[in-house]
Amino acid sequence: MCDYAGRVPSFHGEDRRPTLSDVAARAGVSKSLVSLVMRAEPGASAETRRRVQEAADQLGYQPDSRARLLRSGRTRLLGVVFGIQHTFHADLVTELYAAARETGFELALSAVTPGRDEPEAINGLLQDRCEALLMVAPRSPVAALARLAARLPVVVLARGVRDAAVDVVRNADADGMHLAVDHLVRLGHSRIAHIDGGRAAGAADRRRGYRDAMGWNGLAASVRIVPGGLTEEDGAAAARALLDDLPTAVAVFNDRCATGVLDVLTRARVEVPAEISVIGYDDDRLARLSHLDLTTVAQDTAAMARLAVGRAIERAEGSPVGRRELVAPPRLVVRGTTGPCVSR
Amino acid sequence: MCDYAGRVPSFHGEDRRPTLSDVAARAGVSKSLVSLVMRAEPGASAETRRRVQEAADQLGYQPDSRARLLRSGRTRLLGVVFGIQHTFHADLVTELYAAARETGFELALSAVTPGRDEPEAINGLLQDRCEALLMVAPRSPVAALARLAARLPVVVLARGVRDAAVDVVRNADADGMHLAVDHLVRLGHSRIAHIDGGRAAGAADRRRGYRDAMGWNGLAASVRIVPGGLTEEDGAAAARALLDDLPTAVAVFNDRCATGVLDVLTRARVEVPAEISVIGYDDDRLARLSHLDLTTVAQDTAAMARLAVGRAIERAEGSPVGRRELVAPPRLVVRGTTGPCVSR
DNA sequence: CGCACATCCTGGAACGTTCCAGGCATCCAC
DNA sequence: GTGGATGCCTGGAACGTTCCAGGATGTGCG
Repeated sequence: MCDYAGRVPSFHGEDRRPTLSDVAARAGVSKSLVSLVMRAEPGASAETRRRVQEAADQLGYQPDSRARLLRSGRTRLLGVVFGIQHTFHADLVTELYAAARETGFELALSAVTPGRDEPEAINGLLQDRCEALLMVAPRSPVAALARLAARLPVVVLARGVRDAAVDVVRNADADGMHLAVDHLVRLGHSRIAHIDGGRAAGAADRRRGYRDAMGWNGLAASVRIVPGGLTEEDGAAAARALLDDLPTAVAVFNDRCATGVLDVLTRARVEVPAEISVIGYDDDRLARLSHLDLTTVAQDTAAMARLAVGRAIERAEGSPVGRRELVAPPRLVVRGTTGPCVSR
Repeated sequence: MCDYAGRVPSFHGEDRRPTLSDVAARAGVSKSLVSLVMRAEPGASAETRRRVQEAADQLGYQPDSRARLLRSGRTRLLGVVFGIQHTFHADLVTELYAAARETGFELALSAVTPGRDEPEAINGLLQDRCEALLMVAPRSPVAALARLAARLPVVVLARGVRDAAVDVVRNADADGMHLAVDHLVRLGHSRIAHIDGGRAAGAADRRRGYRDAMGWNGLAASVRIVPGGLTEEDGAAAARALLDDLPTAVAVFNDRCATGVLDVLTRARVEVPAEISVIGYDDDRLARLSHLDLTTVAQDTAAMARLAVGRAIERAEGSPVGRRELVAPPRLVVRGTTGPCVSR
């Protein structure tokens, strides 16, 4: 009755953590019943449920996910591969957690870092017997992704992959860049440059969107594409290249890159948006910083996360699913770095 | 002999992944032997070892970590709690992966996001039966950390915690800020302000370091502390507050915050470092961006990661350990945002 | 030749769960 | 009263590993 004190686990190695049997013994019921109660399944009276719960609390019982999952044959685990250095990936992961919240599935994160490549990140998750893989803008070649998809459901986020076996959740990159250009045109700009993303995921589509939109607006002759990339560094370099012959507006591959552009411009005493308008892409949390106040094209990360998690679970459960590729519409977010063209 | 083709797992739900027994059957040996071979333990002849390996490869066998760990009683898992929105945390996690590489321990990441608080992040790791917890600049009160440390070894990074039960790996924040101030004084500055980190981890120590260093340099009368924080936003706000009465130099709580400061300054046409010197803290990858070129005080993340992982493992194995608190020395990194004082 | 001692291997019992088949009351309808 | 539900509970067999106690062989040495 008052033997509680001694049971608080304190010497880590020594006394092992309490198990179902311990709780069962203390509550005077069977393991199976405790199991029921812990999972909130029907089949126990309110009174016993309370007693069991109490015993569990007193012992500080925590179910062992390994045993649990081993037995049930399912891990209810979704593996997430992402680049820990990318703020936009972080934003997506944040939303993935939110989306997974009420689904009964947990997320297992595996980061790609400068010293830990994608195959390595994936391998860890395979050993954990994840039921599906969510990959944020993976770099692996299509063939590798396809091979992986033969083992378990693979959902790729923020990158297009033309393979029948892998699901894709992305935003309409071309449309988004179209929005950006249209916005600039409406503001009176015609000399609109594009700093691109090189071989990054989505870069090709955004480049195409830029070209199309320019053509659509009768500005095909003014197309100007400057090689960029996906980091601040890349943006800064591109902006420096632009300084000699400034356009009146520039649509940048993504927000990180745009940050680099902005920085070089302000240092060079080029007024934004008075002399030049800048628009980014992603609506990365960077863009939202009030001091940057970057106009951008938002990817609906929340919606994409929901779609991706939903799709991954459907596949894991073997439910019939619809279209292999889910495309979220992008949305223009006007902030302070774009303004009317004051032609020189 | 040629029954290989059919065994490539393809319909996810249908045929379960191969187990030890499958491999054993195919190689014509016992499960136990396969187990030995997979773990590269002695006790099998070179020839059988080869045969088993071959069978495993053909089946695409991957050990099931759940079962493995359940049985062995150990998870060889180190839980990592970190803020996914913080670039510096990402830098540390990157190093943690590197440090864990050859230890036989794996990292289990659990992110803190705006919608997922620390207790929740911790809980996930507890269910995974991690053998120790690495917490990057946790916000939890000391009491909560102490309670946690009663259950399993806890190593806190980048924050001081005065509790006998939790290990701490941090850099000497006060010394680091001392270095920063000394550097500025050497450059001829005397009107040196400090934009602080409020209640953030390490902020109190850095504030103290600033005060001490000012006193030490005979500048006690010039002490000027401006409330800041740990984000770009906070830095921008602090910088705006400073504009009316600019000091000749400012030592900022961290690099993220310094980024905000720099941005506001350049926009206000204040030349850095000609009119004002700015120094950050952390040597976050932000600071290294060439276009920012921020002078800063580097925390030796690689060393801290090694120490933290080492300490966590020692505790998990129950080896005797030395001092509870490990302090890494900070290092001044001079880049482009600090320069000689041109007093007005 | 017999005995100890490697070396290579096997069988079966754990680990902490979940799941299934069933047991024992109690209750209701006929 | 009897038969069948229904509600609450139990015991024991999985799950895929590792670990331990041993069983074969072969080898060296007195």
